Amino acid sequence: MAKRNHQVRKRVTSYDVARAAGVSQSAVSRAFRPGLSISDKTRDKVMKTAKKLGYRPNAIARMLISKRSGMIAVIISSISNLIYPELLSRITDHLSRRGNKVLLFTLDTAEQLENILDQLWTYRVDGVIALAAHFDHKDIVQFEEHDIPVVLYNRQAPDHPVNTVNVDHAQGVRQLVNHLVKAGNRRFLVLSGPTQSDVANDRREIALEQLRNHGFNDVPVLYGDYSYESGRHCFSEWMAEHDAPDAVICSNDTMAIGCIDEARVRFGLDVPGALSVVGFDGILAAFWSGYELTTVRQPVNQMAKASVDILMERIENPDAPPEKRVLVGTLIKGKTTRN
Amino acid sequence: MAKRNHQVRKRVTSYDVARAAGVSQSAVSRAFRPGLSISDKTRDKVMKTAKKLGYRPNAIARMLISKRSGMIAVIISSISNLIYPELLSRITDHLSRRGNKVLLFTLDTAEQLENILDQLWTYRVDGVIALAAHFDHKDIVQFEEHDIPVVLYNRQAPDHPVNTVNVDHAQGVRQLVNHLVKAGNRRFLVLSGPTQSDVANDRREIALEQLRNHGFNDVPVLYGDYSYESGRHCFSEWMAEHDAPDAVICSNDTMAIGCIDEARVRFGLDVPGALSVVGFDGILAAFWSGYELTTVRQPVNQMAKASVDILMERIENPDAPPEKRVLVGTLIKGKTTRN
DNA sequence: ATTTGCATTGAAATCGAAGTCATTATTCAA
DNA sequence: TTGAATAATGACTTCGATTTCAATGCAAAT
Repeated sequence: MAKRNHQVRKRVTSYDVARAAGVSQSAVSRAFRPGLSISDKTRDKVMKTAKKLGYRPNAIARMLISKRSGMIAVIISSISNLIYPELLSRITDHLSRRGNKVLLFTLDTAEQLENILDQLWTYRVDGVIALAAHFDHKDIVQFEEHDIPVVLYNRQAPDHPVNTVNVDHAQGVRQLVNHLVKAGNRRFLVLSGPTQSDVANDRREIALEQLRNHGFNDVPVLYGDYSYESGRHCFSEWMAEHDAPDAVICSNDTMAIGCIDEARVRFGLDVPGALSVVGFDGILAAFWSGYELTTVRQPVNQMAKASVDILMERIENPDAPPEKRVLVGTLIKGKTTRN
Repeated sequence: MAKRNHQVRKRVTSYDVARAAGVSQSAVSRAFRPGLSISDKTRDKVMKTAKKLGYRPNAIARMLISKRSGMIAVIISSISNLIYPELLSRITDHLSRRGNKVLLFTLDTAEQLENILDQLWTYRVDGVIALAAHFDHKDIVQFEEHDIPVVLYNRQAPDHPVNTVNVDHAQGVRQLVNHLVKAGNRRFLVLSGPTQSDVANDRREIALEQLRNHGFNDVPVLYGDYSYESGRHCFSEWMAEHDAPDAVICSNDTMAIGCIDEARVRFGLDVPGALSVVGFDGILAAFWSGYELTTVRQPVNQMAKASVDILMERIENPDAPPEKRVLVGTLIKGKTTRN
């Protein structure tokens, strides 16, 4: 009974409004789209009856006819990197400010990506912002074939014509290295993110290069997976066989914090007295007074805005050439390094 | 030129496939929906030509005719509470496992909610999971009117017939209090979340009640906003005028961590030697070896799954009565309290 | 060989708005 | 007052699938 009632309840459509207001369905449509040719009188009449009947335009129907879904897919990797939540929030904000909806996809493994891409084609999203690592050439090409604009966040793709927004890893890492060298550190250790990650590779290689520029060759490297635990484990792995280094350069803040905790809690090392640690990203926890990490802060909000701006531009004008935008981060001289 | 090319490129529709395969458009549709009456021969033929032409069913068109969008709105408050990212990830996971898409809405202020709700009606989502605080009676009623099932996460609504999934705050808080009392703490301080938050009010009042049960009356309360900074500020505010308490009971982990940092860094207090601090939620950072917070861990994954299960059930069967599910958390005896 | 029953199939209606086009109303200048 | 130009309006088509319904084919049963 109640069930029937439920099923029977009909949504109010533009035809219902039209009939009640004594105008055509077209008039109702025009009343709701700004800038179309309609008299104030008619619009008022329509709006009034629409409100009375509780009419809401059906976005699905609009999508179908107008070939614009107003939906942007945001693809995000697992949450182990704490910069993502902040970023996601900013991006969502900028997108909705411009009248877009966010279709969220999270993925942990690469296999899932195929699956997600398949859904993207059927859901006809207007564009994609990818915060995920597992994108390769093949994937990018698919987007081109489907005419769906993409912006890759913090992913270099030097050889592909695709939109990217990056923090200036090179500049940031060099500043960190310089800061450490100037403070007199001599024995370095690099904790890198996974080799599948472009960003990790970038940050690691630039660090090593800049260290060489200062005359420090053959700096040892250990590999983690960006997680807190991997920061801890890498450090204790190192300590099992070696003396403590002067300074540890980590690919991100989360690993750096793991490293600091391990050094302090397990090995009783004073940071920064006995050991300096630097990270990268500027996650919220990096600023906690228990750490006050020396790091480079990604200008998250500007980068989020840039991603959205670029994407919108490509959606408006699909033939604009791809853009690779780079924003510089801010060196934060915290209390995990000496001066 | 390229532009024209772009505009002209037509998407492949079911008609195109039908023509190429020499069958009717209906047959193409049936080939792609499982369980419909179609011969293996025809299905194979359709699938083969579909693949050849690169056909993907248009989900928008399907939504329009079938009155199911397959989209679930997830409404989430600002990211200051670090349990949200984890939760969001789990919920998204469970939803997509069941073939649903996630439309993400983030909100900071209450005004935005009106706006968001408006969008929900036009986008015809199948259901809503609300992780946000700013829901009141009026909002809940609107969902009923629009026949959209909702699940509220960690929000009591004792007097409203609405689906909720809650961690057992009462049980968790009592365990924390008992733990503190048994360890010999006598002078308590409660750091509450904002009074607009049901959860905060709940946790605070239960803590106070349980303290009274142990004979501790008139325990002082300070109010923060769930953020790390508010944890710090509340504690130093207290210290400005009073002696340090034995134990601080915080409404969530983030405030607890702020409180600990402030106590250790600014006031040089040993935690747990001189001061015990407990939180609630079990965020990832609570387990960091720099803290090892004593807290109650929300069974995030089960709660996420429960939310999704309940929502799906209401979507299938809109007249099922509302369900209020409560899951118990796990007491984590960390190193921020004595035994 | 004919009938019955069931699985396939295609034609056509449908979902709800937007956009095209032809028609009517209005405004302003001559 | 008339005509030209412009604005407002409604009828109809369209988007791309699902779904209903009637028609067809085929196999088993008589």
